[in-house]
Amino acid sequence: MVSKEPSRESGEEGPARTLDDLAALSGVSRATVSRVLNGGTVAEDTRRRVLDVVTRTNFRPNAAARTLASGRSGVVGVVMHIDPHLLFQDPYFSQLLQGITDYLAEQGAGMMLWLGNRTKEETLDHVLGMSFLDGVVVSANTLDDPVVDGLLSSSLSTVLIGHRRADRTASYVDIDNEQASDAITTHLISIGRSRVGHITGSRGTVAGEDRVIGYLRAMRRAGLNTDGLIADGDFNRSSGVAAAAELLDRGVDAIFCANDATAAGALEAIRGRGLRVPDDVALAGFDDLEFAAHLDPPLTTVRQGVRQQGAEAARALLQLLGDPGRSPRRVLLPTELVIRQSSVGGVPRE
Amino acid sequence: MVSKEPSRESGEEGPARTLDDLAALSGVSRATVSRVLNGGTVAEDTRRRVLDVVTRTNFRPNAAARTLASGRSGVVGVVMHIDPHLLFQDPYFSQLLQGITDYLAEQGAGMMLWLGNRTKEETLDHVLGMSFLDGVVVSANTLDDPVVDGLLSSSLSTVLIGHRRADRTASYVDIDNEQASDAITTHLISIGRSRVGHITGSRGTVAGEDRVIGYLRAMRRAGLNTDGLIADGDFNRSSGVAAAAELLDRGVDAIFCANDATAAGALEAIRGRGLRVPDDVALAGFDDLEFAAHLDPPLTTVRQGVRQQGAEAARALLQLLGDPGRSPRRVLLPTELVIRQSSVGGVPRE
DNA sequence: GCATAGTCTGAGAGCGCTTCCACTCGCGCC
DNA sequence: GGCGCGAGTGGAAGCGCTCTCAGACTATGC
Repeated sequence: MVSKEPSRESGEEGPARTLDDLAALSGVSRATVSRVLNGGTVAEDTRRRVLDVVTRTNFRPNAAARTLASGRSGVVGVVMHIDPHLLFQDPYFSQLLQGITDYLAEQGAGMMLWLGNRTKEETLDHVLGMSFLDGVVVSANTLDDPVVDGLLSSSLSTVLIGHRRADRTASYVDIDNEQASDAITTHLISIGRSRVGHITGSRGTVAGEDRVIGYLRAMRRAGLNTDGLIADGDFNRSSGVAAAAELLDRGVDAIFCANDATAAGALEAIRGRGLRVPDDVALAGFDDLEFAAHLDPPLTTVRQGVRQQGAEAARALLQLLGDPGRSPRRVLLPTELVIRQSSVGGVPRE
Repeated sequence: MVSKEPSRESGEEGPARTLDDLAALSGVSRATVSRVLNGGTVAEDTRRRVLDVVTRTNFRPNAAARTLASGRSGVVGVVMHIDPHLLFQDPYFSQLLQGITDYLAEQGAGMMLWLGNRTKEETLDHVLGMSFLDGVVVSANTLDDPVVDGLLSSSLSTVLIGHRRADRTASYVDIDNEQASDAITTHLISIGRSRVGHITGSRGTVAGEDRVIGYLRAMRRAGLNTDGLIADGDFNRSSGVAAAAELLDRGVDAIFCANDATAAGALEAIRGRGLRVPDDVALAGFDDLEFAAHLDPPLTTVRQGVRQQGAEAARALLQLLGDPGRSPRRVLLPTELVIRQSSVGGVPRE
């Protein structure tokens, strides 16, 4: 917004800072220039003449003026209301962010970012204060996150990530954590394990709770007892070590961990007792992060396309904005059970 | 920018979407309302009356209009023109981003983000297309990054991170890589090592090259030969394994690695040959990432406050914007030599 | 009592763009 | 030959705010 020097690249002529400049330079009215820039109907030679001036002068329309006049900015907000420690520890969020930014950049949309877990008031204030935003993508890891509620009840078009809702008017992109957890638990049962333990993710998080539910559903359906077979973790490796120790004391023959990091910790604990994976204890994780395939033995897990989730969320938001009806977008992305030697030792199926 | 419903919290009365609404509601002129909102001189009771209406109606000024009229948006751009793989692999960038976002949020500034290494044209187009940006913080890892050049020669106020420049008009925040590398190399020499090898970072990156220079300077000053003692790495652990093998073949008694990840790889290689650290080979890294202290033995390294670098860059930009003279900000942040057992085995000094 | 200074306020001119409306053509039609 | 029509264009009214300017009014000094 500050002029240091006129501009350097491209053979220029006049300043051409406004549509009026362009209009004067190309001998048409401002309205016509605007039409050329926005794809209105303009005679072909007029269009060419104007575009020529546009490129020669290296013209860039004023985004604020455009936004003010049109009511659209082409900028969306991305809010990750998440413990900063998790934010960068867990590749999940990085990949999510990457998926979102890539898609938005590809579509020529801008994005503003809010990271971290400030208070609800602060965050909402900042986001809603940027009144020009066309919409917003939100990722929050806890159930009943107040920022999610705040945004949903604001006038801003909102798409949730990983935060599926009963609320019929909310748009979201998510995976079916319950179903996937059910599937991987069922897999462990199908290979003959009956004392399948579960190390949970952080309690109170959407993914954490849903995975517990899926696990319980599978166990119940198989008629297996789950008493004492659930140990709380927090999605971190170290919690996997501790929780696994607990479960091993109770004599499990398989452990399903809420994510891969926890599983890595559990693996360490199992090894520490001189037990073998999968012979003594079968092991499974969730996420299929890069390292999962390189553990020894390679980890059975659930693959979810995190990057894709980000991209889908961005896409859903853009669709929502383009749809005058604003009918909610609700996307449930598929997951894939990846069976490796940590559950079926002899039979590498990767 | 879309109205789904009027608004829900706070006891409202009229819509109050514009300053004129507020003016009508509080019986003053629009100019006065603007003064109240922007801290002009207003009689105390008038101010209170207006503010009362503002809060009652939950008014939010239109950012686009404000930007158009004032020429300032309160939004800065953050461009990380970096290989996406590095971007999230290396905690450096995550922490940098965190430092920037925290500071900006604290100051009430908004930020737009561009990640990844698209082409120069694409990136510049996107960034400069957001013509309302007040300024931009750029982090690029390669020397002569064209995006850096493009932004510097644009009319946008720009602060560089980790990309110190001869260019006397550029603002930047950086650490003194040369000095720090010199210091840690000198440390290795001071504990009696004379065949000190160096595993470089990615060649062509600013940090990589500067660290080589610092290493060479220290060796030269000590009158030590460096022939064959430099092996190229790429900042990744695996390159550390390979490069260390090479150096060990040439009989080094110490290795200074361009970062901690590489050092972890080197440690693995040294161990693989049955050699001891630091008795046979002393080892040093750079960055002091969390894991460095937990290696066995704990790693001697250089601590740099990455988060702080991000915050300082954001702060420098905001200062730059507030300074009518626009005199460049040039900040060189201190580093700290952290000596642990990988170099001085018997004498833990941590 | 009047000039002077100081405090507070309102009118109004933009900021640079989009978009509605009306107008001018050239064309084919009855 | 007059009419309707669609394509192309220009005029002009905003979008909601900031900020200069001048005016109104009060307080002060001589």
